Amino acid sequence: MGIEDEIKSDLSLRLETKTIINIVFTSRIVEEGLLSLIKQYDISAQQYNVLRILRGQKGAAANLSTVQERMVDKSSNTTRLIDKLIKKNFVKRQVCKKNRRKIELFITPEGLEVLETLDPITEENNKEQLANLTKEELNTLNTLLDKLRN
Amino acid sequence: MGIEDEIKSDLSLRLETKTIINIVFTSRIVEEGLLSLIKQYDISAQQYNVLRILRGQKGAAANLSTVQERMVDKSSNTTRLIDKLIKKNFVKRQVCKKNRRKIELFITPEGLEVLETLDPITEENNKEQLANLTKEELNTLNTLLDKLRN
DNA sequence: TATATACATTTGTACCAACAACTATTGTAT
DNA sequence: ATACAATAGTTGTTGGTACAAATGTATATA
Repeated sequence: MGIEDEIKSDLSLRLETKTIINIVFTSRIVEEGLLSLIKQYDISAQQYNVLRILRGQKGAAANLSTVQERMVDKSSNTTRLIDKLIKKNFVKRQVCKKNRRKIELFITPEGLEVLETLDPITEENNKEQLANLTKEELNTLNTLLDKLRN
Repeated sequence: MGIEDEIKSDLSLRLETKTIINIVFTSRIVEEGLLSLIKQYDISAQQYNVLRILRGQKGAAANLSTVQERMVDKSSNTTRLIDKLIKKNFVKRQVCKKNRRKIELFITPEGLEVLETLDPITEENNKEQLANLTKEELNTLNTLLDKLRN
């Protein structure tokens, strides 16, 4: 089913409009799939995103502003988001000694553990969601999306 | 810049994981562009979505549940969303005479007017956002996204 | 060394979203 | 007719998001 049937549009859309809607619509479906998985572990999409960013640091500290920049959803409330993760003992926060305005963030062993539990589950989910596309098509899709943004 | 540089991932991601992140990440960028435009008219993304759905009815009534189904973000609070649009006089709501459990929704002339004001602006925005891709590439992208979902 | 300016994060507030519980109406089976 | 279930929407509550203002720290300038 093409996007026009999917959203039941009676109007014929411009190619550009159609594409924009298609990207956003598809994104939502993909997100919902992932969300339903991680929600079982009491983690929101944004919290999951932060945990993955911190893991990506491989032990190095991440400043709050760095985390914020790298987030898919650039929430203006990273402080309170981190508060929740600290309460769950998934993240450690400390003031930077070199510059006390800055905050250093680390993922805890418990945080790493929950990500490691989720890894195979989310990867399986991602695979399933993209099962209709061949490796070549996935590469093409990535290339097109990269090109779109640059 | 590929998605891995964009999100500064130090880990090499599976093709599937990379693709999922790429879709969601690209969607967010596209959404932000549109949002900044319509916000100037005091309309949220969801409200804009509802208005477009109602316009798509071409004068026919839409039930609340129909609107909900067709929304990109299936918010559970369509009632209150519609309340806001009614306050702005962009939407009319009435109880269905055949089945008084149902609600009939219509876009008002004022609602149509604001959409017509926004049409050229958002279309221009969409064009700009997709300027890096050729018509052929846009078609490929749409085909791939459609295929992904089905 | 004051004072201003920039930076990094936090807090206040108001609005929005998610989920469940609730109300009202209609359909169906006895 | 009555009771029960299904449908359609609304409301309550809790927590998240967005924007602005405030706090605390560092740096530049006079």
